[in-house]
Amino acid sequence: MHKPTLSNRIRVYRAEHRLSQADLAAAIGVSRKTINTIEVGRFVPSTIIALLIARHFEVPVEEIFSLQR
Amino acid sequence: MHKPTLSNRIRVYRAEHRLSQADLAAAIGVSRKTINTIEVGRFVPSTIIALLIARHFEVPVEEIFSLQR
DNA sequence: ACTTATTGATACCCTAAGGTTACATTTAGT
DNA sequence: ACTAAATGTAACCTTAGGGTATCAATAAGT
Repeated sequence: MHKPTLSNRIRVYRAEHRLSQADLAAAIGVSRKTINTIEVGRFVPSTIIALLIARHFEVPVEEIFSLQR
Repeated sequence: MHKPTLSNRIRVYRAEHRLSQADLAAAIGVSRKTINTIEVGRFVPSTIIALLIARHFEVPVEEIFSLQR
């Protein structure tokens, strides 16, 4: 049983919405570091943060976060 | 900035699928404790685990996990 | 009533997440 | 070229998540 990793399309959605990492962070109430580390794939976010990001872009969580392998 | 909490409908879906907590845990490769603590709302799961649970029941993450307030 | 399955909760341990701050680098605007 | 904005990292700290193991309490079957 090997654990899957997580990929994300935050950067794509940020670009579409013309938001900086800091903008998005402020919009959902987390630190810029949190957005950055999630976006570059260093940390796996909590479900609450995933829902906040998805809701902000008005898309399902699965549209932004995907399980790998 | 008040942080939202998380509610879930894991129990409902487990019941529909006639799965025990242990069954679901085994099916997605986590411990029973993990399912139990998430289900009773004590812990907020990682996005990976939320995706695994949603995928197992073939529903969107938002169908199982909801932000509160 | 008895037995088994299931659930809730605990203690313990270890690692990851997320916050603050700071700094270097890269990108964009002028 | 210069300046300002945006990004990537890092150190440091605190808390939460998730694992194993265990036990009590409840639910379900017989």
